[in-house]
Amino acid sequence: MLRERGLRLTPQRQLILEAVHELGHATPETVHNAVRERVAGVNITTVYRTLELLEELGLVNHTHLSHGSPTYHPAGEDQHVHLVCRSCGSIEEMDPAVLLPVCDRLRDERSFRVDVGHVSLFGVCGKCKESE
Amino acid sequence: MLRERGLRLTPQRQLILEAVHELGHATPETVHNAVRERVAGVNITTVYRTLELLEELGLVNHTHLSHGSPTYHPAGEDQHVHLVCRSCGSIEEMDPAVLLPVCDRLRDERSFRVDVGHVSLFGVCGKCKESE
DNA sequence: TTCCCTGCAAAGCATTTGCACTTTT
DNA sequence: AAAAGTGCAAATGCTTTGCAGGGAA
Repeated sequence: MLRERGLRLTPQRQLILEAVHELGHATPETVHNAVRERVAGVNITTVYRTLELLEELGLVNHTHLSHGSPTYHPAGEDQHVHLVCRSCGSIEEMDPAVLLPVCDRLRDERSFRVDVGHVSLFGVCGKCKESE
Repeated sequence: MLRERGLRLTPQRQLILEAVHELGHATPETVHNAVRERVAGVNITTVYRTLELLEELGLVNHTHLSHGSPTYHPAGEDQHVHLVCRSCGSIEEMDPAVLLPVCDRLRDERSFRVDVGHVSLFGVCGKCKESE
């Protein structure tokens, strides 16, 4: 996959991709920490560059959960919508199929193609609702 | 509204709130520019502080559209979902009613209350799709 | 040799904080 | 006088860029 484009499979890239898979939801910083637990000396710059590359290659996707840092997750198979609790910060996942009717409608009526693997819905989760 | 909390209605606050209403979708920077067209010398720091305050008071809300800057919009009346084109960056608005079935389902099945006025869907708009 | 990658340091932005000064009550 | 608000400059935090060295094709 990398080879086809004349790119190289380096230890760093491998580790970073693995980290994204392990973490499920990973910010650049999270990835950096995870990688450093295994090998010393991997630079945060490389993490940023690699995540960008992996996204170009379609191996990971990213979403913006709340404020600041983008969150990366493995692409493909397990696409999901994120439910982000703005009270406790927890992230649940959801089958994107639930959104299909909406997406179809947007495509037909507004010619807008929703990137379903990239959706985050903000709100309050059950636990936090109780304790309010 | 401000008075009740011992707070003051200053020209800056007034101008900033007006700017948010005029702009519809406003980043701190956009607000700053808009305000400066009218009066010189309003500091960006004040814009940040005021937007935060206005949000606490429930007069504005903010969403995260794509990368970086939060986008503020007037609270209440015209709640809407944002359709963000990741190709050209355009922002369309949509009636949140389209999402109601999904929200109801999430509430019933996962006890998650979606904040409908805070939703952004990313994807590609009609124009960009054509020119791809 | 050429091209790709990485690390390091520096630069860039957006946002926040500390502090002194001004304004309102 | 006390409390609140503002501006300015500095600090912070995250991300990007430029560049030199190292390694694979």
